[in-house]
Amino acid sequence: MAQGVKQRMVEGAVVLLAKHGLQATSFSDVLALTGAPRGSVYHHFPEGKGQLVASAVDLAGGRAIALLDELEGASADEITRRFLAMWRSILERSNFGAGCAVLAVTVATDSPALLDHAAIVFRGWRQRLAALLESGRLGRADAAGYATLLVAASEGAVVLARAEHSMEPFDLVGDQLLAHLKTLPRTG
Amino acid sequence: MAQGVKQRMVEGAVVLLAKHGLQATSFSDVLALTGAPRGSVYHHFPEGKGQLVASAVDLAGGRAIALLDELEGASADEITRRFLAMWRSILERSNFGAGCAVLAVTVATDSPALLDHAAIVFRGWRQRLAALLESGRLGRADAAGYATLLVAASEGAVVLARAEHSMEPFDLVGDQLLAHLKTLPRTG
DNA sequence: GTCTATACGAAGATAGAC
DNA sequence: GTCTATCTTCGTATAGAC
Repeated sequence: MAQGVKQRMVEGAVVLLAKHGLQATSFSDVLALTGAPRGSVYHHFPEGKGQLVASAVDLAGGRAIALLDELEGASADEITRRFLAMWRSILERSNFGAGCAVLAVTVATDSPALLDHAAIVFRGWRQRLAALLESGRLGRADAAGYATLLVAASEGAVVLARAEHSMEPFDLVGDQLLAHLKTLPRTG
Repeated sequence: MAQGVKQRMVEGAVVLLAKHGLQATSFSDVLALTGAPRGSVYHHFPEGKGQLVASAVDLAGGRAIALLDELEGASADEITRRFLAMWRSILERSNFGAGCAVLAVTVATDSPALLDHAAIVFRGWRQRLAALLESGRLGRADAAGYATLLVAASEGAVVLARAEHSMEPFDLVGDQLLAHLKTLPRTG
C-alpha cells in the first residue's frame, strides 16, 4: 500500500524528531525505524527532507488537535489536566527521552517554510484551547492568555523534565497552572 | 592570549547554539564567527565538540545567574519582569532568530554528560529564582513552584515567539505570569 | 513503486610540520 | 600554540535498472 508507507514514514519522523531533534533525524533513521524501502524516499517526498519534516510537524499538530476535539464541553480545569496528561504520557513512555517534535524543529531550523508549519501548529493549539476554555466559562481575554500560557508552560516543563530526568519540574508547573486557573473569573 | 581564544570560542558557541541548534553548530561555524585559528580547536577542546558545547551550556547558565545576582532584595514582581526582559532582549536583538542555548542542547542531544550540564543549569536557575522570590516575600512552596513556572513558561514563550515571529505569545505569557503572581500570598 | 549504486558535500577528528 | 592536509563517516540527493 503506497499511502501506508508514506504515512508510516511521517509517523516515524514525528517520533525521531521528538527524541533526537531535527538534524539528528536522518532518512536512514526513519527507514530503519519504519522498515520502509529506501527507494520510497524520494518517490514519496520529492522535495526531500524538508517535505518529510513539514509533514511530521503537521501530523504532530493534528494529533494534539484531535485530542482537544474530545474535550468539547469540558471545564477549564479538565482541559488543563488533559493537555498536561498528553505531555506527561510522552515523557513517561519514553523515559524522558522524547519531547515535542514541533519545538525540536522550531529551535533547529533556518527554513522559513518549516518555521511556518510550526507557527501554524502552535497558533492552532492556542486558538483551539482558547475556544474550549471560553466554553469552559473563561472570559475571552483570559481564555486567550491562559491558553497561550498553557502551551508555553507545558512545552517548557517538558524540556525541564527531560534535562533533569524527573517529573518534579513538570508537576510543579502543572500545580501552578491549576492554581492560577482557579483565580480567573468565570462567565455566565 | 590563549585563554582569550578559548573564551571567545565558547561565547561564539553559545550564540550559534541559541540560533541554529546543536547539530547545526559546527567547529567551522564557531571558527568563522570568532576568527579563532583552526589549530586551536583540539588544543583547547581535546575531547572535541561535546566539551565545547558543555562549556557553552555552563556559560549560558552562568550568565543568567549573574543577572539574577543583581536582583537581590527585589520584589517578586520585579524579579519576574527582569527575567522576562532577558529573554525578550534575546528575541528582539536577533529578530526572533535566537532562543535558549540550553534548551536547544537539551532537545537535540543523546549524551548523558550534556544533559547533565543542562539539568544543572536549569536547576540552578530554579533554585536561585526561588531563593530570590522567598526574599521577595513569597512562601517557600509558592516560591519553588512559581520559580519553576517562570523558567518553563519563559522557555516555552521564547519558542512560540520564534515560530510565530511575533512577540504576541510572549507578551501574553508575561501578563499571565504577573497576574498569577499577584494572587500568591505574601509572607511577613 | 521499489531497488542498488553512487555522486557530492560537510562534519568530526587526527597527523605531523612549523 | 597554530597551521595545513587528510582520513573517515555520514548525510542528502540523483541516476538508472527492475
